[in-house]
Amino acid sequence: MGTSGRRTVRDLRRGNRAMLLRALYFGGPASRNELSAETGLSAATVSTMTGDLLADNVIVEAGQVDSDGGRPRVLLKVNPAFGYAVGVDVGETQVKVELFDLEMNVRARAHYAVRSAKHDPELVARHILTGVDAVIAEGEVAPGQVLGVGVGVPGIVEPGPDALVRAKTFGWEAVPLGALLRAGTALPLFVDNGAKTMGQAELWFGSGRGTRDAIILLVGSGVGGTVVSDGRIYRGAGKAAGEVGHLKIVAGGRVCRCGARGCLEAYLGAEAILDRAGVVADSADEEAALARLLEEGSPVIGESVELLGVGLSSLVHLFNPERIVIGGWAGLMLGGRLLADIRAATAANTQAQPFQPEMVVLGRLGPDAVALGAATLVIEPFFGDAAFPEAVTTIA
Amino acid sequence: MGTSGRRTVRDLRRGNRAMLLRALYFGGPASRNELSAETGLSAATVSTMTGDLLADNVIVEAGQVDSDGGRPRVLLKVNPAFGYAVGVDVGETQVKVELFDLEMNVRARAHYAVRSAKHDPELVARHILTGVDAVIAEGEVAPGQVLGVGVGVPGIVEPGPDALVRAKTFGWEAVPLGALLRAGTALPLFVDNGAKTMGQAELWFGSGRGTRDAIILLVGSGVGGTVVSDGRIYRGAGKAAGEVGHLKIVAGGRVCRCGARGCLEAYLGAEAILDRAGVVADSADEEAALARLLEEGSPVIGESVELLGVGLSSLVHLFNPERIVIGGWAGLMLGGRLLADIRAATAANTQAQPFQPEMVVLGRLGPDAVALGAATLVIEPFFGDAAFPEAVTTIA
DNA sequence: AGACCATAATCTAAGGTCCGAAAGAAGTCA
DNA sequence: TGACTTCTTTCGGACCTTAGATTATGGTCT
Repeated sequence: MGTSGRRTVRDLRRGNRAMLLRALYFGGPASRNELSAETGLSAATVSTMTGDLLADNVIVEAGQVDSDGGRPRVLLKVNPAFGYAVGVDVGETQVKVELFDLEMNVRARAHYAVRSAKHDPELVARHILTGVDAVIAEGEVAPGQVLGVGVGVPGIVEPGPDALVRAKTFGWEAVPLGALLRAGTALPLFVDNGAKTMGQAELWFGSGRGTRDAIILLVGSGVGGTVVSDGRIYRGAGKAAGEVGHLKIVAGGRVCRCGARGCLEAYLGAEAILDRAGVVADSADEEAALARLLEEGSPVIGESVELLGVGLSSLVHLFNPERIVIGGWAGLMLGGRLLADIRAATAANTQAQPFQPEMVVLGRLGPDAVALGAATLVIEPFFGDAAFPEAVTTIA
Repeated sequence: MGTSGRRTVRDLRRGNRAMLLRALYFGGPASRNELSAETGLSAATVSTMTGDLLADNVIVEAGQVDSDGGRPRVLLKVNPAFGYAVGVDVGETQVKVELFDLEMNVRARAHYAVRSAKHDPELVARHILTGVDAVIAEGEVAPGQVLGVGVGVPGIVEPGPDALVRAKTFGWEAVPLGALLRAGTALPLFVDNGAKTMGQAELWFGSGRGTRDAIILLVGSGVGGTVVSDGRIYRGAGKAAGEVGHLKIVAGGRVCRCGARGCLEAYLGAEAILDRAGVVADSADEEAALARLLEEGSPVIGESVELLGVGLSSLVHLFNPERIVIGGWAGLMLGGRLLADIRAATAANTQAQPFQPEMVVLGRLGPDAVALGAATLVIEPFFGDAAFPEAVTTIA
């Protein structure tokens, strides 16, 4: 329909350069020859292009490998020190800031506790900005080396330079987090929903690795998720797609904190499960309380698994993924013991054709991957078709 | 992640050529100058490219338009007689075959009644093949001019040369419709779910026109649908995505004909609505019976609207579309009177941010658009990046 | 050791693509 | 008729990728 698409011959090069970089980043060290085979580009093109990339210091040599009686291959890899990305996790109880190199090794961390009830936007922004400066200092990185800051927040993020955040759990109605941060730093900023950043982390480095169509469910205190389509996060027209927590599973059912009835999140986050079981626990105790419930074999747990199966079934029919990853601390706790039940509950509601039980797996990165995922937002443009070493300034 | 992407400099041209063709096809007649502005290509490129296209007879001149004191614009348009596409609608009661030119004008039709209960695959295939020959003869088109045959069927179609069809309503377990048809014709074949073909028709020519992210719901005897993402039908990993009918809306609810519980289709198609109202009607009478129910103001209708709202709400949160089109004969019947209620029911379950009530609209093509949509499957590759006048032989 | 083989990386010539600028074409207006 | 406007085509140049030849770097065989 539309009229977008490539144009000139230089876009071609940018695209091929990005493709090469992706192959190198996700496929590990490789020789020029292997890259040629893998990308389909001619050896000549790979040679000139890697020459450029080496000159730009984006990639570096990484040893040699003998070949049966021929010239040894020179391995290449992405230069982890080419640049650094800051990832921020704005959570219920704390703001977590981490500095990563391109290989996603942590170089420095900073945490700031937030008193449970109060999530003053100004304060959160100040914590983030302080944290960014702190990790850059601690990591001993020149500011010019930092490629950007990615921030994972709860709720829905409206795209645009203001990055308006709506998060009921924080009492944020339309907080212009992007604008608040922009006032304090010149670094490129990327703000997105924390469930999505975590999903991207699982996609790139965790259980979603290698898939192009996946669903990553994040079950913590609440329920969030990420839909991956064709290797990228599905965002929809207004960038608000993939709100898995508000998939309806019981028409006219329990009231969700979003105000609607019958949402998955009204039944399935730790908060909802405990509430349904009649257990009173504030957010600090949720983990222990849920563990106890699981230990006791509460019938609410069984129901929860059934309901999760219903929700997953809907997702399978709508998205036809090749893998479903269950993450988040509560998801891992449930799934760790009851994965087989979850698979069975899903299968019971799903036609065999698009679904195999083994496609449901647990997340591998643990619940702390939000910051990691946020940092990937910074790096992602490098693997897209954007002009290269020039930094990105949009807030997505 | 993956390693797909453009390669050579000729792909560039193919892509730009396709873009130009899309602009011309969906944007109506346009001058070279306008095309240049619209596509972003330079005037020089547009000129040479349109030269090629004219030489290939893919486009033709379409009159002139004066310009204030300058050389008049020569309008160009896609040549409707460049080729023809056959669209087939395999329905409950009949097999409908139609021949279209590139502008989607019908050149010939053929219908074959199918006795309600019996849907013998061999017979259906024979009807299709006979129909294809008949419309080609009646339309007075040289067989070489026919670009392919698109077929819309109920159920899930497995991609591949056999095009295995699973359709409970027909009692088709794994009917290799592609193979059956391949035996009788050498034309390129495209087999897909009828709700998807109809969705593509609404997307290209109906109420979905101009949108890039939409959901087209088809409510007839059952419920089907199409999810459009970024201008294309969302198909997922195994091409089985978008099965809107099996979205669950009531955990543990009514048994659906698919075997699971609580599917949208267990509540919402004409069949389900009548069943819930306790009305007995066979498929020929459904339309009148549903109209009567609507006339009487049966409470089941109100409940149906509520449940539709719940389902749409899930879809909005998951896909964040910019438009929702309600089609299918039953959908149009309900929506014709109760659109406002449907919008309200959806809004009640949906957060305001991604949803505006006006995004729910009725289909414009009527219930007979399945064949039209099937024919678009044949034409679609021409607007993609596939090599040009060479025909496509895959079954999608 | 030296000749020969195998594999990797680079160089060179050729074929394509798009663009900008300038020229050409086809009207209008005075 | 000549100046002006607008649309379209032509031409030269900058880039990109490819195929094939060439150079680099090691092993193997006699």
